[in-house]
Amino acid sequence: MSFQSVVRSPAYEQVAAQLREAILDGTLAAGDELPAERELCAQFDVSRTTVREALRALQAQGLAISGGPTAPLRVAGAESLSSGPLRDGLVHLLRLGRVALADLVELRCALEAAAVARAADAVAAATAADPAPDLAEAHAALAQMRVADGDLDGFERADVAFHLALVRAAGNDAIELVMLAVRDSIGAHLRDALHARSARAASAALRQLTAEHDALLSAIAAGEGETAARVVRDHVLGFYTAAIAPQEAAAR
Amino acid sequence: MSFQSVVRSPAYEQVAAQLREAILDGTLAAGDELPAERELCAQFDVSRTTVREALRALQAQGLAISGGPTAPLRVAGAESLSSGPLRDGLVHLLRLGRVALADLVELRCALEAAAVARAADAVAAATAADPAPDLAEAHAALAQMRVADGDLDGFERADVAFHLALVRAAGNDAIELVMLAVRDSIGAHLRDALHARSARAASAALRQLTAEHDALLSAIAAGEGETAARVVRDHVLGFYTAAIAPQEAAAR
DNA sequence: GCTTGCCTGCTGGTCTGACAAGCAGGCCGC
DNA sequence: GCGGCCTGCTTGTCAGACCAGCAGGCAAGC
Repeated sequence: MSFQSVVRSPAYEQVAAQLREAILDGTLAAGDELPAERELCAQFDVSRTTVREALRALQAQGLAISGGPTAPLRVAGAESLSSGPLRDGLVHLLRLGRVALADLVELRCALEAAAVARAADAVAAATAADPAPDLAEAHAALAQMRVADGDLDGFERADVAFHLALVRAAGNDAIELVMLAVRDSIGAHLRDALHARSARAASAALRQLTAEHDALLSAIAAGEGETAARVVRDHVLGFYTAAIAPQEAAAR
Repeated sequence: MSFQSVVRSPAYEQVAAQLREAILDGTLAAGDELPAERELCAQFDVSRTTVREALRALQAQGLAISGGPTAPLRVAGAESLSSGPLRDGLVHLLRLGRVALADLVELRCALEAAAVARAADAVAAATAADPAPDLAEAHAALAQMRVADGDLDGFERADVAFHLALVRAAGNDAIELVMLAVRDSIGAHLRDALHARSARAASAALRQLTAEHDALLSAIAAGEGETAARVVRDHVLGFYTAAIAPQEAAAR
């Protein structure tokens, strides 16, 4: 015989749960404004304090987003769900797990290799009914990299855009989401590594990186998944071992 | 000339941000109790309302967890972060239809393939100074699977333990953390797929799954990274296409 | 006509002070 | 030693109030 421990859930949690359910099952459609706080107080028969705490929870989960200083909260659509708090959650997880940079880089390799392989395969298997993924974004980013000679910030923006475009081209939202979070977590290290170099060395490094990007995009456009995966692996890992790892070692 | 739009952030958000930062950079260690609400009021010089809203946000993000009805919040560790709100976030995404289950499965394939490949490589490259990863956990889980004939719940527990042991053997914390979150959110679907089968069919399926696990573990123990990656890919993807995809199609 | 300014009514954001319920610790009488 | 009680903390909740900001209507002035 075993008794179950009594479960006590605070009122704000119950309010949040009901609202959450309404959002998830579509009773409250994306973009809709939630009822005003005082209105919710009346409907749930609780005080405004309670309602507000529930709303803060929903907001933190990304199910509702602020509609401005004096406007009611709006129901979030799926897009803001993946871009905002969920991504933050992954970043927090990685930060809180005190994950080593090398592990993050390896994860990024695995993700990006899978993404470009899938993108390339999609190109190879494209038909009229199922067109190839759009690589225009990636091409544009690559072009920006070429003209960003010496402009580290501009190059970095283009680099981010390039890799993001590739992952997006793979069409896997889950991989894209994790990829974004990983990049966020690695981002600061990458920046430091680039900025730490002399202008001349940096310029040479940028040219090499651009060349690698070029080869990668060509492989994808040609539908060569295996090649693309190998190139991106070498690219990411190469940059890490060449630029970041020595710095880390020196920092110790 | 371009002016930047004025950014106004509410007090509760600033409070939350500061607490979040303190948690993430370790100033507040996992398991610690946060200061009492009234204490925080004094430190931030805001009212209790504001503090409480900030705490609700942190709680919803999983960075702090309730320490009981009358106890202060406690700082969450990485493990509770991945199992709780992050998983919920992924589930919400699935429910809102933004991320297809197939995408998550593909992500899992990529992660797990990378992990087992690395584990196998570590086995192959093992030396006295750098011993091979410990596969005992995985062996134990596999043994449990063999004896769990027909016991779906037991099998599932063993399955989770097995895959988790493999990822852990790879020694990459980043992959492990993301893997946990992904598996948790796929978990429910896996369970449904297994339980939906008749006892006889399930028993056959379990035997096949066990055999696949066996082959996988052998490949890792033999240090054959490529083989292991291929096997795990087929294993995960195979189960999905065989068991889950048809159900999804039928549900529409 | 159009603009400008004001006024009103709504919103969220914040504060204050209060109370109940529950837990932990000490203290006391037995 | 042990049950019972009392005190002081905590969170959870409430009611009521105020401010700042936005939107809309409306009237005065060009």
